[in-house]
Amino acid sequence: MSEIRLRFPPSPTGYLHIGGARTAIYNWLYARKHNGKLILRIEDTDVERSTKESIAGIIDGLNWLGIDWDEGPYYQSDHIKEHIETAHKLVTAGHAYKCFCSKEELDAKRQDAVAAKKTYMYDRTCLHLSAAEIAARENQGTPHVIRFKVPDGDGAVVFEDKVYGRIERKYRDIEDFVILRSNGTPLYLLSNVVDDIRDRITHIIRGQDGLGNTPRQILIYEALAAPLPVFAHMSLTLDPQKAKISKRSHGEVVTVQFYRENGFLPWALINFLVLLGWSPASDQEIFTREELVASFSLEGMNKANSIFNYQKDHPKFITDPKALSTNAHYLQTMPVAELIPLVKDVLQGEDLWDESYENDRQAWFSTTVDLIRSRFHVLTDFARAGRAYFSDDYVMDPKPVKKNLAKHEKIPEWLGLLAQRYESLPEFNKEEAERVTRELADELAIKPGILINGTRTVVTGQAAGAGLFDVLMAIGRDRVIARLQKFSREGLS
RNA sequence: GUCCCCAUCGUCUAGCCAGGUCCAGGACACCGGCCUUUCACGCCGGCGACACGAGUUCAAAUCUCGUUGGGGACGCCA
Repeated sequence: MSEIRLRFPPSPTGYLHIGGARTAIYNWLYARKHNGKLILRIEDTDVERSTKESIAGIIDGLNWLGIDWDEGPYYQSDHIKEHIETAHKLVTAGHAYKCFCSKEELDAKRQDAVAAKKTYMYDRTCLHLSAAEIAARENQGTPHVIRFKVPDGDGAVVFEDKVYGRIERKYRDIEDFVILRSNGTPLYLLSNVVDDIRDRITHIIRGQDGLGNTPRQILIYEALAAPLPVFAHMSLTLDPQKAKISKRSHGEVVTVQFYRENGFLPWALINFLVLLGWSPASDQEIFTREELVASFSLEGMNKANSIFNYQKDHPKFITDPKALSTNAHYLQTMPVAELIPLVKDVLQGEDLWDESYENDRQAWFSTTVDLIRSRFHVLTDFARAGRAYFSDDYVMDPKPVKKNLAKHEKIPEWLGLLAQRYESLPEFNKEEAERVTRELADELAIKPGILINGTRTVVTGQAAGAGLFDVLMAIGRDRVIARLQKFSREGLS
């Protein structure tokens, strides 16, 4: 039997939009699940925007996400000739006609209609032109477009959308749309269909905003006597105000690149996006790749639009909280061995990487990453909140300073004493460190928590962290003592 | 203005097609509590929704109609 073939057809914009990524994910999952092929086709007919760089941006995004394709990238611009020929063929076959109405004339008619609150639709002036009239105008050099001739009568285009069910659109509600510009170049509606036919696309999964195009495109398929693909339109993802999410109004958060730069794991982003408008027949929310491919089905697509819950300038959430939470889940539970290369990237980016982490200090590095990750949400936390583990050049967060240090006047002195105790320990291990810490607190008649939290603040700069004595082992005796002594000398100056 | 689509907690959603087991389940967020040297995790608990109105039915979140609300499409953009 014929194979299942899907496509992802982005237009080059320089970045991959999360809505586009979501579309790509569904097409990809469907192809993988049904042993089909995914074709990447760049719709680059808008030459202005289609630079090498803007195409690379899209491909980078897909690569980072791990969405792979089987054919392509193909370029729509390579087939313009075919699109044009098809338009002429449609004219010859009587499915389309030349229209000599000027843009100005049509704009005027449209404006009149709008002003009169009437529906505007092309009035078919040129449909009724005789062969002689057409020839005359062509001889005069009057420019013309080619319009598709929508069938007459009471009929309708009817199709079964895999998500929305039966969709019907009456012929009389469809305008004779332009398929070829007066400069001879083809329009999207035509090019897209011609490409899909040539690429033998069997399933089209696209945004619900394409639903309005579908009846017109089906008309083209029919006029070309080409087999119809299966259509599945997916709900849109909107912002909390129910507006389309766009880079222009929301900024970088709508780009896949943003998530890479902000320490997301690609799979976590996919996991989050796939659940926006789709759900399995269970309560499962975390999936391996295999599980997702296995459970994906168009049946689970939600017809209602979903909302990308992003609040601009939120103090705590840089993006949808659920996306963050999904990412934190993976970050905290994935095998450390898989996490380490990702942490390496982040540390290298901040100049915090040391070759020894891969050699003699490998075990230490692994233990430390595992120790500190339980408080982290994104990879970049390793270079920020986790900075003190990899560098002596870190700053103390004002909050714990206020809470754990500033409140106690004598704490520089106390921590100095603590450093001495650590120094004189025959062996610096968790148990011994804890024992002498509590012993000192006892002697000073203060709560151990004061010493413990003070030490954490000085040594890591952070309010949150793992159990202090694990922290001390990770940072190491020498660095702990040095940091405590420095604080003892300099205080909060 | 015309056409198309949609409607369950703040958000993502299950349930709807094959009406009763749903005074509606899960997740995120939020709020309490437990644990604890901090924070987080974890655990326990709380808050919180079937848009509205009719109809069908013994019975409606589920079926029908209407209202309202929302989204999308109506380009010589893609």
